[in-house]
Amino acid sequence: MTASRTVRIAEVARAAGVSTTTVSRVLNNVPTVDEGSRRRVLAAITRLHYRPNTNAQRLAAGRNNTIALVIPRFADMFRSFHVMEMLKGVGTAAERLHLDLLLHVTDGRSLLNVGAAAGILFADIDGNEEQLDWALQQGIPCVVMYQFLEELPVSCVAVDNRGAVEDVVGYLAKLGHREIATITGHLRTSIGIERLDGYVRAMQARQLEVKPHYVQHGDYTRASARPLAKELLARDDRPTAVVAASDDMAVAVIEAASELGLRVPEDLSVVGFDDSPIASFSKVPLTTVWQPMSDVAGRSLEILHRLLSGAKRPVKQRLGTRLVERQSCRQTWLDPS
Amino acid sequence: MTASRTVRIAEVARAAGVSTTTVSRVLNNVPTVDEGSRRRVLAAITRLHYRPNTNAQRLAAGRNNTIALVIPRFADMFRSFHVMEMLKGVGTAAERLHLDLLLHVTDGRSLLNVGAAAGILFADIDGNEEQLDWALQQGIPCVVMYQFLEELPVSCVAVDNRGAVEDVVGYLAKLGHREIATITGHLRTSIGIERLDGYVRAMQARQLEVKPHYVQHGDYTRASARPLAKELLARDDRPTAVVAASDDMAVAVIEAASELGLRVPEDLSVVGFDDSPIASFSKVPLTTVWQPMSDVAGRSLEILHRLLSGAKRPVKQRLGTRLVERQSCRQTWLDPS
DNA sequence: CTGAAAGCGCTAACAA
DNA sequence: TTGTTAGCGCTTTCAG
Repeated sequence: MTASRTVRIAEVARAAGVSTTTVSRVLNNVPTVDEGSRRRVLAAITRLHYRPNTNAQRLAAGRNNTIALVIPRFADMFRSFHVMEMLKGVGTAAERLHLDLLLHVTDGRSLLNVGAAAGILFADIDGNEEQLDWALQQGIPCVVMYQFLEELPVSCVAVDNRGAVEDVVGYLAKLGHREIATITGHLRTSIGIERLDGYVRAMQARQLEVKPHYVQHGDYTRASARPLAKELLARDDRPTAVVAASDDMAVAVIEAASELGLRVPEDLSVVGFDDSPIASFSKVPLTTVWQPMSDVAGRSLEILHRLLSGAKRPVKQRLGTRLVERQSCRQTWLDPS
Repeated sequence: MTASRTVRIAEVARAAGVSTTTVSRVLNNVPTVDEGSRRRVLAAITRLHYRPNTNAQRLAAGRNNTIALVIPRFADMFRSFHVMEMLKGVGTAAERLHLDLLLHVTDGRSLLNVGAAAGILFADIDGNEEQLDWALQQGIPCVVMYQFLEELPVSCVAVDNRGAVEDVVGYLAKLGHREIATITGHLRTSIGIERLDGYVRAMQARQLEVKPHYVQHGDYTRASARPLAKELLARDDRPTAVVAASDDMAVAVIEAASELGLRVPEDLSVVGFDDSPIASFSKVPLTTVWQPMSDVAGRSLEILHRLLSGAKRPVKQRLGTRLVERQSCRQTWLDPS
């Protein structure tokens, strides 16, 4: 346990009675090494507590397997309960692909210092557009997660928000609902737009009328949805079902309904989005949309890996969601009990 | 936007009409550089999209500011809603201290590959003991977060669990409660032990009797607490207040109470721990303990930074908590309404 | 204020 | 199967 100065490969070589090359070979699992030498090298490494200098290794070998993972410091849409899933996804993939992950928690304003990284993984690009532009400009391989960037020549892996909401509307329609309203997310985010678009498409596909007041513009937060829901539900021509673009807003709808004396799901069906903890813990367990957070992350890292290996064409993908049925929806033709 | 081969410092030097040394000086903000040269170098860098090779820089300069952040893949006690806070803390500190964070999401079994890292930050050591032992053995500077390791000669920054629960019991006592029970967390975790210890101490300090059935052994989960709460509350000599070692378990207590016809807080006061989203969204908004997740993380990184700079003595700290009053507790002398 | 030259610790031909 | 010998791209004395 003494404060040992750094051990270098030469010392290991000397201790094992071989050349540094052989030590290097052992280190890199080159098969053509005598079993005896290998054992002596390994022994010396252990005894001396030798740890190769990664920077020297990388410099000499000319490789750089480091990826910067950029996470916005003030995660808005990017709910904290999704972060662990995301980390699990990239973490697992990184291990498998032998990639190092450099963590960057950024406020989006400071310029990105991705010195050591050969590529960048953006976890939610909202507010980080400049950094993305810069990286693209520099020719650094990038992949954006959870956001589908139609125009930009950049790879991205997103959730099929449109399809998800279409499923939701289809589900409600099957339960007999025709008066279906929605509370949207931020319409400055592609996610918000896609979810609204999915709603409109699904309604039109079923010849269901989208009355003007059926589309309320929220921003994902409970606070934003509260008054909107109140207003929506207070009307005579109130909907029988509401699709919210987030679980938080869905909860707000349930609260508003409750205050107006409406029961969920007897008098009103509500669907959320996210499958957040709130969804299962809310007074009325929420029917909502589960997203493949972990898969998006893993897939993204794979694409980035391919980009690093020379692939040039950006790849854009969407992954499917799953409707999680709980207890906030109900068939219209049942007697309220 | 052509596929440009890597630009090296020599090319920048040539383009700017200076030596590589001068370019290096500009890169490293060495003040003794002619303003004209500096500008031309900067211009060349921009024009050529030059990005210095970090590995070469580090090798030549002999420094390594990389820290491995080790996060268990299957976070148990380490609830996902705390992860973002933790990341914020270490991320911010890393930026300030000019440290690179290498992310390692591990299952604890595979050996840690911290090649590039000069130090290690463990986020919750449960299940990673072997990795910690190994690192200590290697003489790699380590800091453990959220866990107070009494015996091991390793730095750690934890939450003052004992004090937190003492505060909780004090709070309940002030509300007039004398029959106070607790549902503990895993007693194989130091956190679980400390919270229980805090409860026992606080009770004894107030001459309050700790009846045998007042201490129920849970494991932080809702499922574990459910039957315990049921049993505890079904007795004739049931407590008037319950301190749970997690919000999940506190919610279980409320559910159990509800099933037994007991109202919270009228007939039973309940306190949780964590200040999780569940706490505020639960049917009865939960009075609970907020923890300085972000501060612990930031502080830990600072200590590690000091260790890297030569400090030898391990540092052990505890940070204070805050009781968040919501609506799950009540004075005993009020009429139930 | 600037440049020449000597490494940083390791890997990878190339020979042996 | 092994060792010799050049570098990898940058920083840093040291002399100008």
